Amino acid sequence: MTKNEIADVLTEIGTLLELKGENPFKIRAYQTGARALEAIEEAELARLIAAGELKTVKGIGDALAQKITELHTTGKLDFFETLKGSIEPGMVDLLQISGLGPKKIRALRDKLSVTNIAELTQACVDGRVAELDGFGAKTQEKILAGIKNREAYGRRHMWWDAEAVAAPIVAGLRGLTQVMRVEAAGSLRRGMETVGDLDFIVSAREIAPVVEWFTKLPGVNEVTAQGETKTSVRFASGLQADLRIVPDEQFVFALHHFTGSKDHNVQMRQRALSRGLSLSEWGLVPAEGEGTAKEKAEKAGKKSAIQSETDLFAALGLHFVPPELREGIGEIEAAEKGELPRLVEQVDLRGAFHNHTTASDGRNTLAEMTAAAEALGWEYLGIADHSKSSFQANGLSEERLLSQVEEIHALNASRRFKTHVFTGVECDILPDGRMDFDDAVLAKLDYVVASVHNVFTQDEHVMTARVVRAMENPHTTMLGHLTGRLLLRREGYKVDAAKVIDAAIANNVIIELNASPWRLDMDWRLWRKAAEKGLLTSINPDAHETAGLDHVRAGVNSARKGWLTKENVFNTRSLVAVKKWLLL
DNA sequence: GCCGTTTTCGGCCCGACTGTTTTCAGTCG
Repeated sequence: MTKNEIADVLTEIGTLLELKGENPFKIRAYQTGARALEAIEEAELARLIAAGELKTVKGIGDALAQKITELHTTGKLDFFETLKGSIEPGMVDLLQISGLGPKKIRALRDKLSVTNIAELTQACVDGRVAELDGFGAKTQEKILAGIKNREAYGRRHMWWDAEAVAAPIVAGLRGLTQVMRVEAAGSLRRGMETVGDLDFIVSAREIAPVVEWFTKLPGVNEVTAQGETKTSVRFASGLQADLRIVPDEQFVFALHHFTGSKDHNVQMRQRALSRGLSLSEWGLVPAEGEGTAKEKAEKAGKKSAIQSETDLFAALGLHFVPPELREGIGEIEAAEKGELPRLVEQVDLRGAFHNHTTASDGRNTLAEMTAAAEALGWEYLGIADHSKSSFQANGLSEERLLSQVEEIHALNASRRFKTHVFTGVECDILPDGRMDFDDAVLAKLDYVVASVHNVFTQDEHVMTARVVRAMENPHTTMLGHLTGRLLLRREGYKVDAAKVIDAAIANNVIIELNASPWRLDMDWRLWRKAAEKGLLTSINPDAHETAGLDHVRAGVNSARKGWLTKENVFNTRSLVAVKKWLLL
């Protein structure tokens, strides 16, 4: 079994144990173990298992090491099979229903023999749920609503879409006279590729008018919670948004807390405890003594020296950790040692490769795309339209491609735009790994992006060999979207990322970070190690219209999450340096 | 189930909100 498959098994064990009512810390141990596994490379896992050193990985102890080894070598685990057999298959689905956790689910099964969503629906309709101890009419109603809307409520949203909803809300809150500070927090602030819900942290002089404004936002379907500090609304799209209003003294703590991630917060709190301090959304206070953390924080709040997140990290002996890095995967250790990277920023970008025009399936002409790049202040723009095999995308024949090259040369010669245009192509990688154009054609271009666009169903080793062969072509400059995934819509094709990364480095090929909000491929989780090995990336918008150039914002998020610096990103280089690298 | 510059046992992050209660359990993040 591959490490990701093993990680999935561990996660599923955690879920099943949850339904069994197991010790929550044991459940967490399985979840932690799964994440620890994901952070290891496939080859490294094999080595650790062979050497019997699995236990040296933080979060993996005797029990997990044994189970992982068994899964890796035999592909099976009796413990898992037995566990699965002891729980009705429909029970796992019940956890998806908002408001239902393991305790309630077990009560439903023990008292009403409910083991799946259909039976639960019937029990609610019959009114049997409302009669149970600890349940009532409202709970029954909420469960029915949760069942009906479980798809919309459970759905995640692309970062780009979530940001488009959040930005005007932040601006609106900032415009209220009662409001002092505002930030959007949560996974949106961390730059995750998908976002579950929106979190707004506000400090204000007065609460009621802000809550009033928030609950009356256009598109709000219902107010799902309203308390002293928290108000939640649900938009018609199913997206939920939480507003938290705190006194200004607590703003920093709330912002840090609700930015997360959960893992990052757990580690920060453990660190605080080891220093005799207790950290919560209310403050950083002595762990000992009378009163709740909130009361102590309120007492200490007015004179707190912590005014910014930088101060908060410093109080725990850490350098500032950018939100994108707060995933609990080593950022705190690096922050302690002062070894956090100086992350790439959008202003570092001086151009972008992999952009389309009306010549293939783009919606703007070469001149329009160039004008848009110039408006962004870019020194250069790479045009990479589709090649002939991508007939669904109006791919270019040799003749049309060469005529586009002439057009670009003429445009550059005209000096109509300050932005220099590079001639390129997004050349299909054929199923056997050959390129869609002959070397003689590719040689006439400034650069070549090689991408897989068909026959996605090949075995992993066939697909990997196909991609590697394409990268071995001396004309290949960069590899397009490594897996071809479409977030929330389509899984990527199976490819051995580690092998592709090694081959890219060996062949001096760039792997793009496709910045299309639907793709963000190669995944940010792979970049840190890849860059350490020496892999170079290019943050490519894959723009199909002028507005698409702006998608580099999403790509920069992912690059930052992947710990990438300016030096790791090819399109931060000057026009002169790019030309030199491309041997032009 | 994991982990240990106070520990190999006894902890394990912390709080808000809801609904069903009459002091709190369950869920969520």
